[in-house]
Amino acid sequence: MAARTTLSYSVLGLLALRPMNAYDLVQGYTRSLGQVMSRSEAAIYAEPKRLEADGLVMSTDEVRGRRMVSIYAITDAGRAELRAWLATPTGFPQVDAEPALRVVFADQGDPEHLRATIVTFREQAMARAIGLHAIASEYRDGVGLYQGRALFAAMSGRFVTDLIVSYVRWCDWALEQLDAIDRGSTGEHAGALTSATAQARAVGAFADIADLLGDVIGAQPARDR
Amino acid sequence: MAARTTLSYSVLGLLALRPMNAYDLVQGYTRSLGQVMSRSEAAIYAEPKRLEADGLVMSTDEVRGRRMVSIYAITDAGRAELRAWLATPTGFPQVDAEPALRVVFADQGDPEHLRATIVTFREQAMARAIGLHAIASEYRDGVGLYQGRALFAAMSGRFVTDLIVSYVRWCDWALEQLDAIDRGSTGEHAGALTSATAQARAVGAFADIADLLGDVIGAQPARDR
DNA sequence: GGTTGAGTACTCCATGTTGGAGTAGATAGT
DNA sequence: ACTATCTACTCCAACATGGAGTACTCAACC
Repeated sequence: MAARTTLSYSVLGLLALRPMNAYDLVQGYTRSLGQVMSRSEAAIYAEPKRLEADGLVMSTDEVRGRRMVSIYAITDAGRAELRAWLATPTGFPQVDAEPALRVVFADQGDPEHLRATIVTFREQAMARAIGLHAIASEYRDGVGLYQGRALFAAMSGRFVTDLIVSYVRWCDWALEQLDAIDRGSTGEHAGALTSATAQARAVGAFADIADLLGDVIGAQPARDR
Repeated sequence: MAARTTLSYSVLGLLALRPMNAYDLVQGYTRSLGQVMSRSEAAIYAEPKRLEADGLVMSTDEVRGRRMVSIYAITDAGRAELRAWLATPTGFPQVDAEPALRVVFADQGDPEHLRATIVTFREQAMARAIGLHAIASEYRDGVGLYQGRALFAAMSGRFVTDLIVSYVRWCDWALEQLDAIDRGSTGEHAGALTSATAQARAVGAFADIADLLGDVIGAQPARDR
């Protein structure tokens, strides 16, 4: 029995809702779970086969016209495995933030390209916000359909929402910094990142970071447990 | 010339600061870039070899006691490649949020395990906050050392900070929801997630999500560009 | 002076994951 | 009858993971 990945449990979780074929699994995954844990189509297609080899899932072939479709269903062993996983400690979220990487090395390139990176990032985040907004409204109007799961859907929805909002606010803040150093270095040494303005902004930014984190560290959870 | 990954550019970026060996690369990477784009040790060790094969990096062997150490340095071609990359459009951050996944499927497990997941997540986030706080204070006191790069370091630092803060706040909010449904379902059908409280919370949560996103979507960027 | 333990400097490998290309039947619209 | 889009997958090279393993270096301690 091979080791399970988060993708294994995601697929088990989807199949726990209802049996479906791999194509539907891909659609269901990318529409909902993909928001918090994106995986490629090829990986999702491969997963139920691995699970079947270990008896966590069973497939039945169904005829659709002159074509065969495999329908996967979770087994009791699969449900038990999913249940057991939910009792284990969670891993911390992993981020792969390319925009942040580009910011770190921004001095190796053109200042205009840094601005372009942040503007693009903001546009992408806005596009996500619009998509999420549509989905959230849809869910809100059909809360009853999801039985007990509605609150859990809302909770993970809130998670992504907070992320996206945080991205947009960061972009606005970052663009303000760039504007400030532009204004501070017009004339004699335009674009000079060693300008007094840039240094002052850096000191201020680190102080803000320390304050923000200080608040979080100092603040006890709203309730005891 | 194989395709480059974000790791390729990360390594080029580090070597653009100063030549170093693979071990130092790993240390430097995990301490700073690893916060926004975590990569395994093995992957970081392998990267400079790939880059050398394409002439973006060159290595010289140095004697240290009775052992050989490879020192990697970026070439002009490497600098050009890094510069060119910074001019290309950025990718959107990818998140792999295991806690959010566990929330989605929480109804397949014990309600107590959901609470445990969120508590663990909060603790992990707090640990990160404490670590980041130390690094931020250190940077703040040594801003001058980083010349023009200080503001860029602060910018990506602010990015991770916003993420962590957002995590902690989400945990507190999520725990409040769980407390509310616990209070709302004591007695006759304790733990029933289809309780009126849970449904009402779900509706409220989706409405909040729509509002938050609506603010972001409606709000134009603070300045025109 | 010898041992020990932490740090330095890597390599190897099975398994998982990506992203892009490719195949082919099904369904709907012009 | 034709064409586009959708459904339902497969294949593959390259890259990444995480854990184990190797072996030297250096300072501290007895």
